[in-house]
Amino acid sequence: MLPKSRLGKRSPLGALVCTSCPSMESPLETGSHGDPEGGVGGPTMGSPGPQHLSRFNNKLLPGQKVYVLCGGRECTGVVEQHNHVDNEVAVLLPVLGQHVLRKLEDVWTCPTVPPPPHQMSSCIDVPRRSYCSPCYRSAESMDEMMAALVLTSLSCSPLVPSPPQRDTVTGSASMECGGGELSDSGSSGYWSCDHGYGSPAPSPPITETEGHSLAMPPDEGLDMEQVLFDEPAPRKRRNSVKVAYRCLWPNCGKILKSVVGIKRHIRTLHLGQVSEHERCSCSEEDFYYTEIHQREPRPLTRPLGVPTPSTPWSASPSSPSPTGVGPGAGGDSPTEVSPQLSQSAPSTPDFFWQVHSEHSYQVPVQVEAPPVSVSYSCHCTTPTSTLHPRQGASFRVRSVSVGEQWLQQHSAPIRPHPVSTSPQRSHWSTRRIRGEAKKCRKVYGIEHRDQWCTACRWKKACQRFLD
DNA sequence: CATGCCGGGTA
DNA sequence: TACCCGGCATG
Repeated sequence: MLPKSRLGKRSPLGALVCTSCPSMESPLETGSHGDPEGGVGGPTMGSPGPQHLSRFNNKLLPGQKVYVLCGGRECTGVVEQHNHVDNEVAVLLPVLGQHVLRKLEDVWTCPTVPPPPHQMSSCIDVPRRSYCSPCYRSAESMDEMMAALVLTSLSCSPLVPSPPQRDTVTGSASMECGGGELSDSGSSGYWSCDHGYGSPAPSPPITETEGHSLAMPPDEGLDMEQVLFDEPAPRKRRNSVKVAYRCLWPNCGKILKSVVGIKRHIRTLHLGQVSEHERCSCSEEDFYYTEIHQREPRPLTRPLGVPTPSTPWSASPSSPSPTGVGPGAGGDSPTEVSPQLSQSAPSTPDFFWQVHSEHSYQVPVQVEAPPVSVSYSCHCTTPTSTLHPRQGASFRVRSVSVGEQWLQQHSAPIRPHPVSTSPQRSHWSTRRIRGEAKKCRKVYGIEHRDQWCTACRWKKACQRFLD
């Protein structure tokens, strides 16, 4: 999997190569290869290269992707019409929004590159979905690619006809691809999307990368690596964090403990119907699962101020969660995950602790104690400046109920799960501070228990003498 | 130890 | 839902 055969002179971004894709091994492609990524050395090279159109055939099909010189630079275009009489080609330049007319000899099918005195490689292995340079595409895939190009260039919409859940990801990713990038690179937005990573390492299949670009912050190199090398590399993990992987396929959500397992699951159950040809993208399964983290259970009595989710599964956006697993997610709740990953305020640790410490009955100087039900639900977002250690210490920690576990796990400090939404704060068990007011027991005495309020009789919070 | 009260059980 | 109680935290 390591880039043994990586081409030396390609731009780092352009190293989106993978040597294991069999469909890429085309002995035909000994001509110069393009630089579809629009990397460092790419498209600004001037004159039509050796991939002159007429070398391949003398007929251009409408919709075919071609390259022409426009304003001194090479631009990607789509054939609109090929006039065989005049040998002229009407080319639409989606990037520039222009229609140009070019002689056939001024149109070529591959982006120009530094004219290679020797062929650097006979094959660039790129996952099929990545739509490599047209030089490597068979005729039938050309149409697909052209359609994708047009779509991308014109509307910044996803290139690949894909399952719904991927649409959201790729679609958004495409939105990140500015038109400028497209025009500069002389290639589809697909390739441009990877710029953000700028990693000299071999890039993963595009689909994966795009998933990551959404589900995780761009600087998550570790996660990238893991996907890149397709192995559950022992990553630095915080103490007591287990890792599992959740399937992001719609209506699935299966959780497996190993990458291999989840990949197998995705491959067999979800990608199974995809033809072998289609699955050429070496590890497409990576796109459909997200990483989730489980914290080891800890002692119930924990230091104050240290929120301890009991059994949180938080989606890691590292994998395409997503958002991400989330997520993916996705996020991840990565995430999840989900990933799309909702990272709204209530999921953040800060909020977590605000909620914990701001029940009114814990902050006597702030407001008078409302009825219990109100105090649980209405003061969660009221910031308090009167909080001091004494109050913090007054927060009593009890055994954690199921509801609390749920809540805590969804507001886990690490990588909020994408599906975490509006927790039921009424479940937050904050044993109220013993009030200063006299209670029924004290007022009436134990011998007049019948005069107590019912709550007192039931050993509940007194309802008659509220604090 | 008395008190307050949460969580849970029972009818 | 009403009632009861074990158990825990606090003072």
